[in-house]
Amino acid sequence: MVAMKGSLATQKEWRKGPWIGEEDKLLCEYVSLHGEGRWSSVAKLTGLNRSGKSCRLRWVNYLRPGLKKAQLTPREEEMIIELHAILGNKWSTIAKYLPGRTDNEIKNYWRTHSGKRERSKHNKKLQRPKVKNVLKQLKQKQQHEQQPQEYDIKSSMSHEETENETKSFHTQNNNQQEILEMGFMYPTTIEHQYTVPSMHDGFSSTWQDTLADDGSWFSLWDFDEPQGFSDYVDQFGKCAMPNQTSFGAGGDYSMQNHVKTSCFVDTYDSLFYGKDMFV
DNA sequence: AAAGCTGACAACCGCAAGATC
DNA sequence: GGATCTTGCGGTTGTCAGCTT
Repeated sequence: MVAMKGSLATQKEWRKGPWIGEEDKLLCEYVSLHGEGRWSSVAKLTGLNRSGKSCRLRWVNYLRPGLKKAQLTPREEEMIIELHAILGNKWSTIAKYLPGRTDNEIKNYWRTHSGKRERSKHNKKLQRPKVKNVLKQLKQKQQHEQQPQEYDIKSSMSHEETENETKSFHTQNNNQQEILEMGFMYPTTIEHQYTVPSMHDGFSSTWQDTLADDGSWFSLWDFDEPQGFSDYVDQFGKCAMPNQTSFGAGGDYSMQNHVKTSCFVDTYDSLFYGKDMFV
């Protein structure tokens, strides 16, 4: 109950600072009895001298069941970097992709490590692996695994369409977030998408190096090179199936409206496991 | 041993959006 | 329809432990 606005006389002085065991206990009891929500009632019903806001924060970030207390795994760290490149500082959205992790935790991680990454980026810039090499390996792998029912998106589009879309790609960065959000709407769960091994045989070193490079897959694809991009379209198209509205980490293609949106890290995964999921 | 630095984590603050009165 | 309340989010700050100088 935050007191009536503007009235200092009635303003309640909430306790601040670190929580003690007894407070945690009271809060847990409250949630077990009343469920999450109605945080402003906590103080009234439990005697806990904490604001609703503080209670919610404590519960969400520390007491809630299912939270992972362990350090972030390398894969989780990768995901944070990947997702941040798409979503920016949308910590709560990023957290949705990492079960058991909180937005606060992710935010803290990012802040702590962003400086490191910047330095690393600067130091390694000249060692960046070339997109073409990555794509070459990908092509080889796909040729090896090619299946008869594969459907080639690119061949279903006119040359002009492809050309235009390639040109317009650079103006479509805003779509990345939409696409990622779209991912929730389609049958592939983000968990599947991210738990599918991204380090495939013969590919892992390239991929990891690229990711470690600067944490951004945009550099990986090197969109300044039109050829690199059309290679990508080739590769990605071959993984797609007709009648599939979207796929991948939020999908890079919409089969219905032929809008190419973006190429991002998870596309890599899609290229490999797309077949398993849709064929 | 002490001071300074750094990383990790917890918590607070202001703001905005949605819900309720 | 407007005022107020509640909730959630992102930015920021404070604290502490471990490491370095």
